[in-house]
Amino acid sequence: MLSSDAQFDLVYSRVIMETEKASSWFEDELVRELFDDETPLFVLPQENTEPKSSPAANEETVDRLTSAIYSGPTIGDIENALSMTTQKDQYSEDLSQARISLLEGGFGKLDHKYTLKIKSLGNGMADDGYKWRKYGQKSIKNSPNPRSYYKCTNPRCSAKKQVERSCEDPETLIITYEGLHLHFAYPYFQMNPPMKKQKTLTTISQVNSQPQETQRQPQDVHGSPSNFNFEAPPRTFDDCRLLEPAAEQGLVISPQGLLEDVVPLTIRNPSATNVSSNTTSSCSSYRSPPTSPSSLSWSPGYSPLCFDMGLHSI
DNA sequence: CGAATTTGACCGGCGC
DNA sequence: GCGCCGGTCAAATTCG
Repeated sequence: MLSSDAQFDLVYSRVIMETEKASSWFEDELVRELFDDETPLFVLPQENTEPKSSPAANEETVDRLTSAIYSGPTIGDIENALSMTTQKDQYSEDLSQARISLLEGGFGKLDHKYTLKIKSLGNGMADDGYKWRKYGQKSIKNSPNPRSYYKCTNPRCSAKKQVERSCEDPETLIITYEGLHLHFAYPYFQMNPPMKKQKTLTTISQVNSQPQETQRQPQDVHGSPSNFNFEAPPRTFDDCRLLEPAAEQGLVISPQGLLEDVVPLTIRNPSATNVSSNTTSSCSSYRSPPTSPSSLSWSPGYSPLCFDMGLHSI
């Protein structure tokens, strides 16, 4: 990994840290939700008109939660956080060159594409911690630069991204992310009758304590994702340590018998988010193979402002 | 030799 | 209906 990668990691980790502070209410609310076995956590944003058994008192909370989760942060949130970060950051000279722009008309529910503009800083490398497979490259009309197409190497993940070089500024890469890293949602897929958690998941389950027995209809993993999520690799040292054993084992079997490629380690201790631990690449699981449980997505446990957009090697 | 990438063919959506 | 264009597929090629 090149040094600039770590720098990019750093800036986006800082984005998260700053935005988390602004969303403490949400996080508190979310923690309560995560420990509440009755309140749905995964609710389809356009299909929640028929709450199955949620008490009316919870509906407002659920609405707020799902609204926040599915609407995501605004570009202003991100840019503000990035600005705050780069001003304070010792690497600001380089990091301030990174900028983000939203080109697709906001976080709409129909077309969930998000575009990231990055100064490539010469080496053209950046890394978002996920493994991508290039599946195509096309020359684009009115553009001198071809566009490359990447898919998440996890065969059950629909996440994709497109990378092209800006015609205005050859040093600027335009990365368009589309789709979900749905790994985190596997435990929620209604594949088999609910079962008790296995012991192999004990540690993780204690962290999550999410209502895996819920009978709720899950998101359609094969269909088009109804919301976008940016990828959120583990950022804290604690996260890494929790992930590491599973990564070393290579596999974790979910209660439904699915391989849990992603473990939604979503509840972070805010005090644990120190820069030195969450931005270095000392987290070995961070770079683990695509089938390892290392790839985290924007899971419901993350604050909607946790907009961790790492960069990826081009 | 397996994994990753390249690249031309193919497909579907959209505008005319 | 036709052609253009972006996105995807898959065989061939390259890489480690």
